[in-house]
Amino acid sequence: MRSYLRGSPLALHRLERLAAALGEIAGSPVTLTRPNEEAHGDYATNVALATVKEHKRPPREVAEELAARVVELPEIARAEVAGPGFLNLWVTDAFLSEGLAEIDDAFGAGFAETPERVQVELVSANPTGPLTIGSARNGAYGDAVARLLRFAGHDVTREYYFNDSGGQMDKFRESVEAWRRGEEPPADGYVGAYIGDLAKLDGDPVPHMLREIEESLERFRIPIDSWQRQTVIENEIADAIAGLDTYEEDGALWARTSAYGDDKDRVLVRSTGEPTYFAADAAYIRHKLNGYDRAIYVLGADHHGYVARLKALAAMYGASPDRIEILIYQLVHLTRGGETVRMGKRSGNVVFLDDLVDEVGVDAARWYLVNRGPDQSLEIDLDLASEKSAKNPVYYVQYVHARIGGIFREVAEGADINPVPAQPLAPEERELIKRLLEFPDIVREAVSKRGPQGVPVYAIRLADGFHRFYHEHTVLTAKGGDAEPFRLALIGATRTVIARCLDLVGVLAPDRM
RNA sequence: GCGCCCGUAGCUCAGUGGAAGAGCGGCGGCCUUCUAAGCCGUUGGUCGGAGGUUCGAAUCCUCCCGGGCGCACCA
Repeated sequence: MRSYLRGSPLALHRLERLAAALGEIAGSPVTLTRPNEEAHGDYATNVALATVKEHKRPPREVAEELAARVVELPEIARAEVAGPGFLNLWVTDAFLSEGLAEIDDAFGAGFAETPERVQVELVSANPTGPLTIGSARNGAYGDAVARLLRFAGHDVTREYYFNDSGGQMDKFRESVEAWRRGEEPPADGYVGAYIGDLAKLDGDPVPHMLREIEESLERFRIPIDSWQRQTVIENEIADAIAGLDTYEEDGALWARTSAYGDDKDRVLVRSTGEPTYFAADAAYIRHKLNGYDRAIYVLGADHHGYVARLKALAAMYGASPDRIEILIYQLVHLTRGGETVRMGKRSGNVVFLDDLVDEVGVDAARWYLVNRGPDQSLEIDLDLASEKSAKNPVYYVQYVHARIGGIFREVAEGADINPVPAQPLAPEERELIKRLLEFPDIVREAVSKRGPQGVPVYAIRLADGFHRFYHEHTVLTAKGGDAEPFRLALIGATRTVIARCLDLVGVLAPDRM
């Protein structure tokens, strides 16, 4: 079910205004849905069923009464009652034309009721090696959420947090040093060809590794706005601990997180006097709360145990738990010819993000990674990866953009473009416009659920609508007669919405294919 | 044992209170046309199982079965 009644009353688009007008008549908010079956109208509402308790009358009777009244609206061509009390509606060509006329680059944008400064922390893999496929999903998902939030009107910063000190980084540096001396890597050290590559460069390998990571992310179209070093955060640990609810026991300093929703208390300072990683978490969350209205973590399912303790930290600092969001995505499983492949950076048995991009390309990879919900685990068969890429629906969607680009290359400068049709709309034209008008609600739902998968799913349906229209009708005058100005407006709007869908998931919109 | 996530078409998955869907695969058609990376037809489901709430459940609640991931004074 889709609600067309929420959002800023100042920027209601055509469909929302229709729902509002229907709501006036019904006396309660009206939600419109797009029925799958043609026989159920252009739009349908269950308002008579939803209000059955208030009316204390049979829903069909209420629906019949509404049907008689809503046909008075200029937008409504026909209204029918169906099933237990659904109200099916057919809209006029004029209504669809008005909706089409409203589509521009800002269509569906800027609906955030209170724009916020939002930090999305994503990837944050330690620079002990190149990014792996595991980070690919984190990046594709987190970046899509960031793009959606920005489109909604928020001020979004993508932050990458990395460890630049500590045991793991020491081991990494020692592994490179050992290679330079021609020795075996230390126990539990890092191996792999990339260690040898780093050994050829001078000085600390960490900055080199970071630059390589940044290049991989840029290639994957994830722009990082802020790089946060752990050593900077660690300097704030003492202040951070001072603001927490703590106690000493067994020579260690504990945070009383169990009083704030966590299932147990957590050690901040070990009996050895060393702060734990959790102490850095506390300092970092404090840092985030000071700088942003909302801080979003993007974490793999293997970190879901962190949710309660991070929220507990925020609560101890007196912040609303809503200001901290932890988005969990299920892990990526690798297979090769059906066999599970275990990945480990230390074992050298890894598939890098760059390998995936080399194999299938950025567009196919990002589409594949974001096309399913974050709660759904995901399998990548390395043997089938390139084959799957050729069959990736992303090309079906991009092809819409390329076809429209081809038409506009043939259009003369200053050609007449008019969203008002010169003749009654063809079925394919009506279907395409209705699909376009759904877009704002698709985005709104994707944002509120923090689930970008609705965008690619919608884009495929929109592409369906376009390809059918394209197949059935000719746009340009030589073959299309006086329909050209309207059809140019229609495909122009389609190009705008398709390009937006692709942009929101970090995929290019090509003019030629 | 406890916690989180998942179970929908042959395969990969959308859909989270309103009238069961897509892609791929299978089968059969359509290029003298602004791009056939396209279009059309067809094949395909006890929505893991059992109860419950509701006018209405794939969707919410309880239990069971199956799978993934977690339960550190590691990072």
